[in-house]
Amino acid sequence: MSNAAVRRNGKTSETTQRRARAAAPPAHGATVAFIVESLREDIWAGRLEPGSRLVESDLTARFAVSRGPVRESLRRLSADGLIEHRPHRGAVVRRLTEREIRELFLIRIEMEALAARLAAVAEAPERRARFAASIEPIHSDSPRNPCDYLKENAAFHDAVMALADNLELRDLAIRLQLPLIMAQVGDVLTPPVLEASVREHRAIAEAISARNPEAASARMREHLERAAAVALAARAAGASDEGASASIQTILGGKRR
Amino acid sequence: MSNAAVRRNGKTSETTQRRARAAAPPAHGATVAFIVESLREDIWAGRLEPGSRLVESDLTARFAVSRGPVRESLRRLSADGLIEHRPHRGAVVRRLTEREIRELFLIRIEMEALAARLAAVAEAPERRARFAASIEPIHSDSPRNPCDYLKENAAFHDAVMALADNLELRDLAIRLQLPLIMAQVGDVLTPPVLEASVREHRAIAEAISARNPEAASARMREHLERAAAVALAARAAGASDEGASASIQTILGGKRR
DNA sequence: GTAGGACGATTGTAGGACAATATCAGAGGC
DNA sequence: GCCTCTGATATTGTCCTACAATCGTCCTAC
Repeated sequence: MSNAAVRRNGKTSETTQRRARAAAPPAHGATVAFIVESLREDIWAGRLEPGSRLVESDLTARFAVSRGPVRESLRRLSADGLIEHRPHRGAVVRRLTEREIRELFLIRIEMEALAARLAAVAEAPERRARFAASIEPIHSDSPRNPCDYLKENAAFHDAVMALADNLELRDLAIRLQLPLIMAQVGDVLTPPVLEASVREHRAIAEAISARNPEAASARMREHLERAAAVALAARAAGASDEGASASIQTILGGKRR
Repeated sequence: MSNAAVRRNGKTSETTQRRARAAAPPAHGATVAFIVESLREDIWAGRLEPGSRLVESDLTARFAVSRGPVRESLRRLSADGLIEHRPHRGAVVRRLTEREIRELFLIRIEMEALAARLAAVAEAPERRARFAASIEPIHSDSPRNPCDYLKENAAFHDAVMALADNLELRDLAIRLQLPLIMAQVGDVLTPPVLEASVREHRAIAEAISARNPEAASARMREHLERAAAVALAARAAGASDEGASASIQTILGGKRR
């Protein structure tokens, strides 16, 4: 399309290459991974809002690849639950329903409680050292903005997973849409909320360092139960937005072409 | 699909169409789903052993479709963890390592314990009725062969999930490779093992019917801890099988094709 | 006997074509 | 005036062909 043609028949017009992503286009065999990562970041960062359509032809243009890799990428994102795929209607960035958020948190609580327990009883010294290093930022007392916090939060939970050393579990955690939820929550992260969350992180880290599995798991549970409440509140707020002034958003920007 | 060719240029050897699956080839848009299901069943049933290669060109021949849908199907199976995809080397049916089995069971225990708890507190009468109906078979006293048992087992666990009414959880359970594990375990299902398992199912069902979440969850845990031990034993046996005395079990009954 | 290179098998990607389906807008009927 | 049916349009689903990249293997040369 548009430039597929350009790229080829031209002498690979340099212009085309300088497109969308500044990042170097990947080597053969890495195309799909590259597209998936690009889109995933766009979604997590909110650059692609829930409900945004992902049209194959647009993506072939944006990434200057053929439909094959694009379709493959979409399929993969769909498998991860980041987008929804409706037959003959294309893919859209998934918007979690309240029910889905509730269900996902119920699951996440169990998974992360397990991870905290495993982390607390982990012995491997070098993993414990890596853990300590990874969570360093949570001990900072400087105030955080929501974006900083989201990164710190993701890093913290991933560090726990890493220490727990259960590859399948870590893998599953990614599928549990925490980044998606977080991206859809953003607004509610007021300073008091952030501070409370950071304190909870410290308490969890402490229990893990103290090799106390029960405390680690219990504190993780509390932490996530609170997080679930925040997320649901955020969604409710967002929902009312859509309820009342659906018109505006839909018409203005959002919906489809 | 069996008809792509037919559909398009009229004659296209009927022979080609009469291949592998007798099942009716699907309508437009269902091709991928059809292939995925076919392969999934083959894997679950053991017709495709772990390690079997899945070569695209073979599959295009078998299903009489082009590479597009085949590749998409493989991707989907890969996302489900049923096959492994090595760059430029193709896909093979996944063989779980001992570590993976251990990790997956750790996770499954938490998930299903949660499901049992949720099921026990579920109120919806019609779902409870459906649950009771679905698990009916576990009350039979007639002896079971391993194949019957596997079906009954799958139905039982799925019934609990259904009663728990957490769609995400149910979805995740499928991704947790229980069928894969079961398929790779088959051989160790001796009558005493089966009977013990059935008894445990009854105990769980009883706790759920009695609306006792703690008991339901605890019994589910015990059940799966025992199952994990069986699975690990089976894998160990299987491993030695391949090494030294493949003979006995394999020849007697068990293995697959 | 090992290092290196040629070859074959298979996957990764491109590009073009057409069929099938969903969406939307306008024509016609009530 | 509102509803329904129909056609136009946009997009996806699938096929096909071709070529580049890569992995494995076998074969040769030293």
